[in-house]
Amino acid sequence: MRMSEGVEWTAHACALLAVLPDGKGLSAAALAELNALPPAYMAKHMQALAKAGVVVSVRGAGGGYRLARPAAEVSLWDLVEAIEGGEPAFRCTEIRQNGPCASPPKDCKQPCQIASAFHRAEQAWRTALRQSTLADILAELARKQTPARRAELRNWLESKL
Amino acid sequence: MRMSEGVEWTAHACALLAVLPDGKGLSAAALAELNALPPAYMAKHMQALAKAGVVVSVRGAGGGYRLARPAAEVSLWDLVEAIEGGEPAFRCTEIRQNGPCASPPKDCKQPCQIASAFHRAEQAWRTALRQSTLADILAELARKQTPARRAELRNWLESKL
DNA sequence: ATTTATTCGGACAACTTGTATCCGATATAA
DNA sequence: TTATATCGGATACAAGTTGTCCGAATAAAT
Repeated sequence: MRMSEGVEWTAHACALLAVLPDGKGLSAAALAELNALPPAYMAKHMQALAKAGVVVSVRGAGGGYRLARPAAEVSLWDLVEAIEGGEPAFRCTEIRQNGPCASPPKDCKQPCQIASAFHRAEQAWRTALRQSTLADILAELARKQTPARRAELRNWLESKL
Repeated sequence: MRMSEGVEWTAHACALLAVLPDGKGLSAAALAELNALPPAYMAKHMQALAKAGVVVSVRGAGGGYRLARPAAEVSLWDLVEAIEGGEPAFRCTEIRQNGPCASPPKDCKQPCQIASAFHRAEQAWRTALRQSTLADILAELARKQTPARRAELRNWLESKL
């Protein structure tokens, strides 16, 4: 069970978008360049975020992507949902309704105990992701990032705006 | 991101093994038959559980699988770990070390904030799975299962022992 | 001893999903 | 009009999942 790399890519991308000057945007190509990622594929992922309403896209020259709302209101779950879709990892296939001792459908209106347990566990996972916002990540980053790297990034950014 | 169906299959299988008379086992073929699953593939999954020490296998005529320890000591996480391997779903590929503003390796001895957040979320998921044991599942099942189905299952079981 | 029932391990094929590219259409600022 | 971007679809390729098969090892029953 592995999560798409697109989630990691877009998380880093959004962390950058969150520190952009107001009203400015960055192109998918620039976001890809910063971390040496395949530009075309990065663009695909950004489209998914736009479709999900996490970022706003501006077409045409000077366009690009910017966050659709404040960093405190963008959670990691929003990104996972946008890139991977919101379906649960555990999908009950109702095997209890198969075989010689099959449960009749009328007894299967509630999920079985096994499915319930897995869904509870995933709920805990989603809750943790929902509680973890871009703002949290940036705040921690601000404490740990070296001033040197901070300046380097600011320089690069200016060349792209 | 989807979990292997083998986890669902083996969870149901282990729930059955847990109610077996002491010392008795069930063949992979029987476990597959009960839920109309592909026998060869079910056998593969049971091998994985045996390798992980969740069940004990007995070769030869009259052999089969039985739980390696009490149902209260077998968690859903044990099954996920056995079938899928224990690797996290989110794998950090350290893209911060790439591109024009790459962080030098010496600044990357600790996981980045994004990776940390995802790992915390997965930790919550694993904890929930570890706390959910076969014994819990059977206890709830005992409360909700109809007596009719209970008897049906017992009959089928006796024909296989 | 031989037969029968069973797990074990590996090889292998089919199918599905994830990764990645490219192109034509559309939109917009300069 | 040109250069720059996103958007959506088509397509190719890589990797993982699902599923089967077979030979070897093991053990009980005949």
